[in-house]
Amino acid sequence: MATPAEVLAELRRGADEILLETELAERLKAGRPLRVKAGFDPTAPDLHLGHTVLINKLRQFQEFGHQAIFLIGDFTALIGDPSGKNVTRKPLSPEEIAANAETYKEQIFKILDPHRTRIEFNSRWMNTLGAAGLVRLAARHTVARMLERDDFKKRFEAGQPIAIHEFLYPLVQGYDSVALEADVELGGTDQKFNLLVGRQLQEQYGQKPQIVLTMPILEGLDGVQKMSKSLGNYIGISEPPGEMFGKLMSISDQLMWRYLELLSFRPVKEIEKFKREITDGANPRDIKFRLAEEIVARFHGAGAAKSVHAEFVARFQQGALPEDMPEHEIRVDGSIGIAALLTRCALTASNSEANRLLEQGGVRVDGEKISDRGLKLAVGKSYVLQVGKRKFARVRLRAK
RNA sequence: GGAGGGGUACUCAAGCGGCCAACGAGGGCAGACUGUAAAUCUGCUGGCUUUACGCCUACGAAGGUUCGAAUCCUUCCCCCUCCA
Repeated sequence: MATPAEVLAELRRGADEILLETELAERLKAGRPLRVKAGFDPTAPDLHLGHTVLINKLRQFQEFGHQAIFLIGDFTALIGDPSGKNVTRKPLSPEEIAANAETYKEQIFKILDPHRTRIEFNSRWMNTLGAAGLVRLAARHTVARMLERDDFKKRFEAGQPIAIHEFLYPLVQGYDSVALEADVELGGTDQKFNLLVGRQLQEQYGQKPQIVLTMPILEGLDGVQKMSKSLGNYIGISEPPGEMFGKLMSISDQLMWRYLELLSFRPVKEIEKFKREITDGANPRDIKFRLAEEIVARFHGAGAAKSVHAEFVARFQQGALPEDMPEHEIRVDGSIGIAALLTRCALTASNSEANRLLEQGGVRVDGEKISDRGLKLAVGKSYVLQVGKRKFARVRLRAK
């Protein structure tokens, strides 16, 4: 339906760079389904929204009738990551890799169309390549070209060690493109060099060089650092719908536009319309609602998204209690101090923390703000405990 | 191999015999204001308890000196810089 020019415009959305865009335009015109490859590391199967930026782009290609190749770098992972210079990462067993691949499938098929996705493992061709093949592969590239890569160059100039096998990384990744005869490879901006090696190698092997499309690294919830699990600023795609919705609502207005660009499937035109609405005085929160609902629906279904939205409104705009909260039944002797109870219910990490929060007015029992740290709760009753805005628990006190 | 510098709480970073559970900044948490936004303001940011300026645990590890150590001494471990 869409003209090649329109397709190209949509593919360009969010992309950092397309090398070369003219080549992409040409291949799109040819009308043949393109093989679009993106590589993933089998060690981290717990995906978050940051990872989906690339997958979303794959999906876009799919929607335009192209073939997505989800490449799992199991061979590369066996060697271990060279940049982490402390402990050499222990190699994954074939069973672990298979298990991780399964987890990947479950997660990515919420975004990709399984019928138009090819899952590949690079061990398939790397294991048959052999040492001689690897040497022949290495002969196709030069040290000078390797040193063009910024981090290699810096380390070389600074006199820091570069292990030989680190040079093999880009080569293997590039060879993947040769083995797959990729038309396009997608990657994060940090992958640019490796992706370009693929182009060079393909030429060496007599193939048309792939088009390289780099996507930016998504910022985390803080809007500054990249989204990552270790920084704790992420939204995991397997998180419960309520969590996901809440986290999306908590991002800044500025970040919302970024997320719309990179995570939403809404056409660019619609996002432009949102911007106009804001200029005309609409509350950015309402745009954020649409974003949150779209994302939650993608991973949990439209029904879940609607109900979680409704609950959010009830809870934060009307002050209602959440529908489900952790329930505890605690056996005590006569009565229990409020601080100890909060800790027993895992709402606070320690009694000291509970006492601090009590002093600061961050604790409620049955909706009443509690400031008396000496408060005792008697056996036989049930209470709703709240710490801060979002931590709740229902507790029933039983006699010992 | 030689010379020197350093390891302090989530991170950075002061402290260099008692006033240190440890300045300050960032981060985080809570409160106010809001739209669970941003900005701003306030407080907190080791544990326990009879909430006391009480006790316990903590300044790379283990010992030692001292009434008293993050601070001094010894040994060990680990980082960094310069020279070879």
